[in-house]
Amino acid sequence: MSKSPVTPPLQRRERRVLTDDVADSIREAILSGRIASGARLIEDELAESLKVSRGPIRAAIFRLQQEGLVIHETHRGATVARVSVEDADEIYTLRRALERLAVESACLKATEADLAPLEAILLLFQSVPRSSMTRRRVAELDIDFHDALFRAAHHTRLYRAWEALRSQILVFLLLRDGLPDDYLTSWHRDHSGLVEQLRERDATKAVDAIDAHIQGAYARLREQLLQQSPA
Amino acid sequence: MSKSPVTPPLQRRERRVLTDDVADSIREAILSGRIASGARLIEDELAESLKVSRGPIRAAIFRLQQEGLVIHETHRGATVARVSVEDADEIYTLRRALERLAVESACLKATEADLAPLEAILLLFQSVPRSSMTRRRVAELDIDFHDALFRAAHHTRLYRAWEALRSQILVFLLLRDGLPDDYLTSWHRDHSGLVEQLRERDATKAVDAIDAHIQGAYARLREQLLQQSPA
DNA sequence: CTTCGGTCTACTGTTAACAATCTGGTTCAG
DNA sequence: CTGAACCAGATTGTTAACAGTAGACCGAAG
Repeated sequence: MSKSPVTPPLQRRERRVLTDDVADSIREAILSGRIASGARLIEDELAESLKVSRGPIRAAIFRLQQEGLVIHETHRGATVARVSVEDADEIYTLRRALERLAVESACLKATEADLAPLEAILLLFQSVPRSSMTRRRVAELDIDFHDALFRAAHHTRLYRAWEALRSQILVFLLLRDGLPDDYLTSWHRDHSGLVEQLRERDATKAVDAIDAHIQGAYARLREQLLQQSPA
Repeated sequence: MSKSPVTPPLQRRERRVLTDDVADSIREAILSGRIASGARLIEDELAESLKVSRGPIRAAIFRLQQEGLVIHETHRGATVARVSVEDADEIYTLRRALERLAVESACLKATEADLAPLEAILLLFQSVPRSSMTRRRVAELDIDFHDALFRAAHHTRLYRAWEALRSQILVFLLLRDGLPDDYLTSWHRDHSGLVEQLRERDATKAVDAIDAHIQGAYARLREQLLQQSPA
């Protein structure tokens, strides 16, 4: 009782291990563009630059592969995944299926404590002055919101499927070139509407809302991708 | 243009590496019940019994965790996942979402070459005398059929999500105690109907068919689970 | 100039030893 | 008797050295 005065024991604080730090470092390097799309990830190089042996590097690479950021081929090494328009199609069709189930499940199982984080993100979103909203920050808030939604679904396997997609979605959000003026307001409207419907436990309407949201996001993304590379 | 005379490049035959064999061994041991549900997987023990060092064992355990057969906790080791009624609920709701998308995608993208394996499994199913149909064999044919369906969807990320569920579904199929007399015939009817609708590219009907199929399978499973452990 | 064959190097896959952590029992104060 | 503190064994996390493979390079033959 003397160890933790205020914090309740709840679940044992999960130990962080070297592999976790390594995975975070490499993921951040990929997302920030410091390691380019398509570049090779050479275990020895990473091990030296992170001052760690190859063991944790390998484990981290497998994890990043699981997240879809990296492609690993036997005896040929790992490379940073390239994303194409077809990938966007895969990611958003699968995302749509997952989010529909998440909303449906959340309508049944979410407690008030699960919805609080969603509200918190909405408030945070409003409170931050728009001038200081970097693209990265907006993207992360967006991901955080949906992450909280998947948590609220209380569906372990669904959450893990989402984890396998999350970073890839973030990649797309980060390569948006500019956010339309009305994006921030419509973002807030969409998401707060969704929270309201979750609270009313109206599964049908909530699923329709998330469906429209994802479809809209994909339509905008697709348009931009086609503009950027009109191959 | 001169590179590929007759044989299309196909795909390079992917090299098998120790980790693959180890993962297969452990997976088989779990599915066959040789390693009980809830049992600990001790790296040294496995390493010794498989005559391999701990490296590949660890990699295999991570892979099996990804398949949902094993639960790994930092510094505390891995145990064979226990399955409960709630797990069945998670697995089948997620499976339903994935299979719906798979059918939808397959209606758009499947070629005749993709549908052939489905037909082949149906034929095989009919040609094998029912007396020699073990529970294991039936379960594997079932999984194989759906696996071919996911392949036919030509959707890499969807297929990987399916892979994360596949073995867990097999676990449930294997613990069926007895197959009702009419099961084998209705199985064939359901699946061949689905193939027919895929061939007609009728997405709406095909999705409805798979939906009914999964829901039915889940209903039967749920009934049995509740009977077995009426806790 | 192209193609075939062999060598060489850089890299991944594997191993075994070392370090850190957890678990369960034991002791001892209250 | 209860519970906290500690010790010891077992087990995982990490490291560094060894083994094997894939792809590039290069030179010779057609």
